[in-house]
Amino acid sequence: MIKVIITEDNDTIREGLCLLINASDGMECIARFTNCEDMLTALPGLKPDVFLQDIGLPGMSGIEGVKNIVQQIPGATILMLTVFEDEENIFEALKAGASGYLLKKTPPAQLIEAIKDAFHGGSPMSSNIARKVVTFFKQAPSSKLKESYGLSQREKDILASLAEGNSYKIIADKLFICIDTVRSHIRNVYKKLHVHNQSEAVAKAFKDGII
Amino acid sequence: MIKVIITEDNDTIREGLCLLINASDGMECIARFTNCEDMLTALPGLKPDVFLQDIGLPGMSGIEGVKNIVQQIPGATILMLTVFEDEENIFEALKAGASGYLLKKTPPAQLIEAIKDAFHGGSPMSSNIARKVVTFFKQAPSSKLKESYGLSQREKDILASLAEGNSYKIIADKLFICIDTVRSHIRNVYKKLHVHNQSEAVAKAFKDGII
DNA sequence: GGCACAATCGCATGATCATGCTATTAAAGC
DNA sequence: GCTTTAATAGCATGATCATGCGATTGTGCC
Repeated sequence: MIKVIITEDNDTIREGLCLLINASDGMECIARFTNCEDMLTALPGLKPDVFLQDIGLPGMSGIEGVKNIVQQIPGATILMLTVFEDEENIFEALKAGASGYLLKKTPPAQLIEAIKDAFHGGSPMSSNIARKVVTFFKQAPSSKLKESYGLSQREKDILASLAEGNSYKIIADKLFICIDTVRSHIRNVYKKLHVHNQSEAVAKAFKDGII
Repeated sequence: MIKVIITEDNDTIREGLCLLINASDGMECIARFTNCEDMLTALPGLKPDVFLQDIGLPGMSGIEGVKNIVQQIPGATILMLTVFEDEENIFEALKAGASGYLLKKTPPAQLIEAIKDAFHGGSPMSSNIARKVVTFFKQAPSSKLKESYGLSQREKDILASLAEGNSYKIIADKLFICIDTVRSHIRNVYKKLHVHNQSEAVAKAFKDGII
């Protein structure tokens, strides 16, 4: 039996969830609360497997609640069940330690599946939530929208080679060009990046995702 | 009709997928390839909605393939379909622009659902993949446990100053120490990081999050 | 054709760095 | 008390770099 705890202030939704869970095979709702404070004080006496956690609660927010839960029970399985679809809430909840993130409009059958999934180590997420999480990765490190300061491919190559610790001589040999050409390229890189030595150039290249 | 392109080197799997998709309502496999190179050259003539992309391919890897696809078609919907479950591959694929990530052991019915889901803006992921992605967020802020290679605070300061483009002389003045001391610290940094010049040290510092 | 620009090459010189070896002091650990 | 380590400092030298000035090619654009 998967033992579930619900924290949700809306009476209709809370009781509905409770009924749904108890009506499903293999799981039961062992407790339900209208706010985080009550849930946290009652927690030590309970041995829940999965938390269903609203975000918009009176008093302590659901996300704060998640932080407190993981403090008491590291590795707890927590499913956010909320109306909020904004990235702020999503990422905050996941950072706090939530395992999954479902929207309240999730159909009952799927919700039951999600609880089972989470209990077995999965991370159920509503479709559009998953897309937002994935999109986060695309933006973060691969932001090649940046100007690159107009560096040519050759200049980027040489800059990258520099970051690997190669000297002008080595770079020249690797690229089959003369050392003076390397010098010339790096000189241009410095101009474009507005720097005056290798370290600063490499640092800027990393910060701005050129390398 | 959702138009699907498959890139997969294993004949059995590729043809199986193709049959499965063509047997499903609302989608068809308009092309299939055994490697990325062929796929990319044929791409301009096709108007696919969803890519099914293997990772372990001969020649260009599937992840490199993804990067090339998004260059040609920004916003393309790409589903990774692979045996790799390691975080390296998962995150690289998502960073490159994949919309979803499925394991090859995914049952056919679920695969079809995933294609539809992706087409409609979702990000289908196998359960354990989703968990790994979610876990990434938990670690993210507390990932300051990184080795740092045993650099002392002073050494980190000097390394950071170096990355700002300061010369030994400037660093010495800023920290109110002698230039030979700066030299000495940097010498130790080089030893600890196993590098032999500023650029490599700065690059490593960025890669490993020391700075 | 003319213009801009990337990529190539050359030379010279003062500035800066990498590295070897040594040494002192204070704090931390056993 | 002894050992280790971080932080400080010194010296010397060959290697490497930063920068100024100049030059030739090929490509793409108007």
